[in-house]
Amino acid sequence: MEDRHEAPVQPATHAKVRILDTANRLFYNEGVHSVGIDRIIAEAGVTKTTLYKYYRSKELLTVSYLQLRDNYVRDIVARLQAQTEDPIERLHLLVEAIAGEAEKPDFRGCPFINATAQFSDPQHPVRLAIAEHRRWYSEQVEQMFRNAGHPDPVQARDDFFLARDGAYASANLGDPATATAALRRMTGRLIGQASGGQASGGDSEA
Amino acid sequence: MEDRHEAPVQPATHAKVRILDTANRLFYNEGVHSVGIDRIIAEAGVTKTTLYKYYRSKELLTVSYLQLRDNYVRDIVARLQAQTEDPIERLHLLVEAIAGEAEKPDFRGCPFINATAQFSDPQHPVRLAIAEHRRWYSEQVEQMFRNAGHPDPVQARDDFFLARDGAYASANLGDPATATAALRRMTGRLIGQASGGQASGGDSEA
DNA sequence: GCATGGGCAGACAGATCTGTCTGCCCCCAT
DNA sequence: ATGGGGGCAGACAGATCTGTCTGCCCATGC
Repeated sequence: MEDRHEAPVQPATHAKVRILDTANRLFYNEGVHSVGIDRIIAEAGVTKTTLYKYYRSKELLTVSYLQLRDNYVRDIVARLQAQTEDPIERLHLLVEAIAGEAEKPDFRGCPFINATAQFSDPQHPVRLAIAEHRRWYSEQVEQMFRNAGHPDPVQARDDFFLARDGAYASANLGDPATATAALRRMTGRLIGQASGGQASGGDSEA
Repeated sequence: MEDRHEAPVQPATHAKVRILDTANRLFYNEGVHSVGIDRIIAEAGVTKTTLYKYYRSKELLTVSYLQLRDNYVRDIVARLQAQTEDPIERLHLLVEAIAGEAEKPDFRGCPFINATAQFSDPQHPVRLAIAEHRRWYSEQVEQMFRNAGHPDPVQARDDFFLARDGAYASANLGDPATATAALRRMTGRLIGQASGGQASGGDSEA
């Protein structure tokens, strides 16, 4: 049986969190459209009534799932910003966070890219949540490069995003270590442009 | 052979092609799991019997869809290889083909990356088709860099893939022109490493 | 000790999706 | 002209998915 004596004290963080965590795991691992509500409630140990009480529809649950993912990333960025004031160091930490994520054995690609593949309408709430996440993320990266004194922070931001998206996709479809190695090469060069000041062709690596 | 007795009045054998074309369009635009068989037969102007005669299941139709996409890419590569013997020029043509695709208004991301997001089991026939496509593609790019005399064709291939996957993802989720600009910067640098850094020139292998 | 209320549980309903079955029509050969 | 065959057409069946409805249990207030 289940432990049912843990709930009464805090009803807010009771079944609601369990549902979202389960949805997060299943939606991410198997895809939103491949996972039914029945699977979620079964593995979360709740019933439909409970799920539909907290999340009025699967669509809203999906949006909540992506918002949870969004919060993950925001926490990571906030943490690395608290870790150091040096913008160069922050960029390196961000790259390592991305690489570490992509190398985890249960990595299944970027949840936002994956969700985009499943919701084609750009005006769908899911897509709006994704767009907002990327807008915020883009701003963060650009600001980091700007603070690092990169000569063209906008371009660096675009290159960084290219490398990040590519690393996520390549790590998922191919070999993660290969993908993260390429990610580190690319971002290392970008960050080097910031610290060095002058870009000029050719990365001088060991 | 095939269009021997189907040609006359009704494009009979065209039904098979029409189905695949429609599946291609709908699966690509809206996602495999979001499109039902009913949609496909309606827009292809055929009935279920016809569809299930040529493609025994939706799964096989999905595999056929990805094989069609695979053939697209192979045709592109074959065409640019027929266009010039210069490996550098071939790489540039490949980049432009990728960029041109990503900038098309109906671009919806890489069909293989999108399909991966919807089929989580790596042993699924769909995933096997994807893996085979990427294996082939990877080999082609590596060979191009090798023929171009790049000092590290394997690394260049990995970087190229990172840029390609990133460009597809970024073009789909964000601004295509921004993504392709970053793609051209990255690949231009890679190709420049090949033309500039001549490594033991003159090795011509099969 | 008893009534009350809120959240939990499983059964239920409507819609949709994949895949099948039987009849019909057109084309071709004789 | 006529018989045969193959592909086309829509109805049908089983399964699944989302979302709803009605009891039940436990914690709390008097």
